[in-house]
Amino acid sequence: MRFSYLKPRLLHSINTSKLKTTTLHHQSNMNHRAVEQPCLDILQACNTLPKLAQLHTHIIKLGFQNNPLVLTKFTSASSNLDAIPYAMSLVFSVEDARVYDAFLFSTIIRAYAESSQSKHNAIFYYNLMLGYGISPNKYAFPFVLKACAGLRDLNLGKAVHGSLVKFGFDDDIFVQNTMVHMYCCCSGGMEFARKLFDEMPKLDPVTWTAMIGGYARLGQSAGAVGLFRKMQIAGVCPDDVTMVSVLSACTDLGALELGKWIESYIEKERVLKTVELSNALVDMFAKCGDVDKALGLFRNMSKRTIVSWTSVIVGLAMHGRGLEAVSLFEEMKASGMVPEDIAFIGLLSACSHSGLVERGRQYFSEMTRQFGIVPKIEHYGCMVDLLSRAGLVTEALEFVERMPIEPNPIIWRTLISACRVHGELKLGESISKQLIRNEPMHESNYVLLSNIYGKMLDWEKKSKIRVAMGKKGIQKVPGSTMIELDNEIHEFIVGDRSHNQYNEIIKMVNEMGREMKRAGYAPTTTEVFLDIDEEDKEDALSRHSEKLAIAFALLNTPPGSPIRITKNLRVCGDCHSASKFISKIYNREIVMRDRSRFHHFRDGQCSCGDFW
DNA sequence: TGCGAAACAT
Repeated sequence: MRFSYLKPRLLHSINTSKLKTTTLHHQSNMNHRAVEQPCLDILQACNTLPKLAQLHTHIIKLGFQNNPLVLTKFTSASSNLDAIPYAMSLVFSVEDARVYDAFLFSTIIRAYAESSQSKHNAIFYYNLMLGYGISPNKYAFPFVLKACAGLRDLNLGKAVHGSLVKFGFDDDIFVQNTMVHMYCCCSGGMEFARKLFDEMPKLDPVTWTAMIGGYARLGQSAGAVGLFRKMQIAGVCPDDVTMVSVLSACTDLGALELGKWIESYIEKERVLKTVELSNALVDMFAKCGDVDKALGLFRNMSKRTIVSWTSVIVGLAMHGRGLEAVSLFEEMKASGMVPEDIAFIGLLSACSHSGLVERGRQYFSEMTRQFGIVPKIEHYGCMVDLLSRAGLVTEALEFVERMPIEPNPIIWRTLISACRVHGELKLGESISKQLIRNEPMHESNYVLLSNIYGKMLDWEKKSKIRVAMGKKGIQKVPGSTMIELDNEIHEFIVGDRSHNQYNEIIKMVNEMGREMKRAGYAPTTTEVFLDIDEEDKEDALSRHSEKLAIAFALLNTPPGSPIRITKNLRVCGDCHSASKFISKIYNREIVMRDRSRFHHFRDGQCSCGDFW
């Protein structure tokens, strides 16, 4: 079915003064609810596009297009069917602007604020309403603010804030809560959000959740968890949405113990187990290292959405259990769930992390052929990763050259890593140099080139990179590893000596080094990003945050218990090799989450098969 | 004359 859509921006050309003076048609219908009620009832239940189109005809035939209530319900119905422009073509075919009221406009604004289309449309109709001389009601503002949040436009948000104060709606808690949320979403808006939050006379669970979610989205997960504690102290009862936000902070921190506590809290307090909450739990367990628990929860869910399936597939992929991920994907299709783009990203990354090259290729083509999904840059990225990991560097490069969209720096970096691992050093060097020209302020581009020179054993070039970076004032992301112990998260950052057990930890690190050397470990110094001699390199390696965290765990946890750590970057080659030795020497399972996946070290082996 | 807020998978 085809609809002709009136594009919002064309509406600028409507002469509003003319509209206002035109005679009102069908005046008789305006105030008689009984006449329009059947039409409203049908609109309420309208759930398909053909029905909507039929109603459209009826509305015109009956002259209801001048009835604001009918227009409003038609707009809601269209919005539910993701066909807002269709409603707009009806609404703005009206000849007399006097049928427009604040309720109709707040419905239009809502439709655009909640749609996947440009949030600018919502702002446009807000301004259009003002242009018509219609005073907004307070119900419009949560949606106008939602649009500002979607646009992440702080200045716009501030302007709307000023305007709603002028209309006197700033004492409404719904409006206040949405303002907190809006400021949390805008870049640079956190301080405004926090100020509002701190000054609000009454905080309900929604206010707290908006603020907690704000910290979580910014990656300030520890702050989010801290605020959740304050919420409990304040005696405000968290609800299901609060738990979802807190769980996503746990997931980010890799805080399995806290996550388990939240799960038991949910059970104890009988928090409503929505499908979103179950999904958040599944995701948390998978990303905090207990993928079997995630699978168990997933199996017990009475209702599953595409998000549930994707979470568990991605979880398995991260743990290197690609075959299980693939079979779950097949099970998902068999259950009638239609996979969409994100599910394929999870699936392709599962193939990639488990070396399932042929499967990956098949799924990539099935995605388009069978499901009509146009591959996005992330899908191409997965394929480059898949080919690169498998050592098919030339094919990966050809794949990139044939891509119909511009490759992004992530794809180039994947290729460069592959070049280093598989010995295509000259190629890696030239791609690196090109990438540095395009993206001169990105630290990892230099690290990659430096590692290539390390493998070439070209120390002179390697040290030049460090000088170049210093000159450009490039910010380095320090490696950091987190570990949870007794309801506390300990973070170890390279070069940070502030931990109160620092001296003991260093002693332990040195002891670990001696034991490992006795067992045949040789430090991998080619990746050290410092211009220093070999002995100091070893020293620098032994201070890596991963090793500090493992030493801390060996000192503070019972013998034989598993060690779970979370690293912010990808695990370095030396720490990976050292972890294998440590797992055997100290008889510990080490579960390490790095930026891209999990490594389960056990008895001298890693689940990633040394491929990550 | 009808209406509103916070959350999950890359």
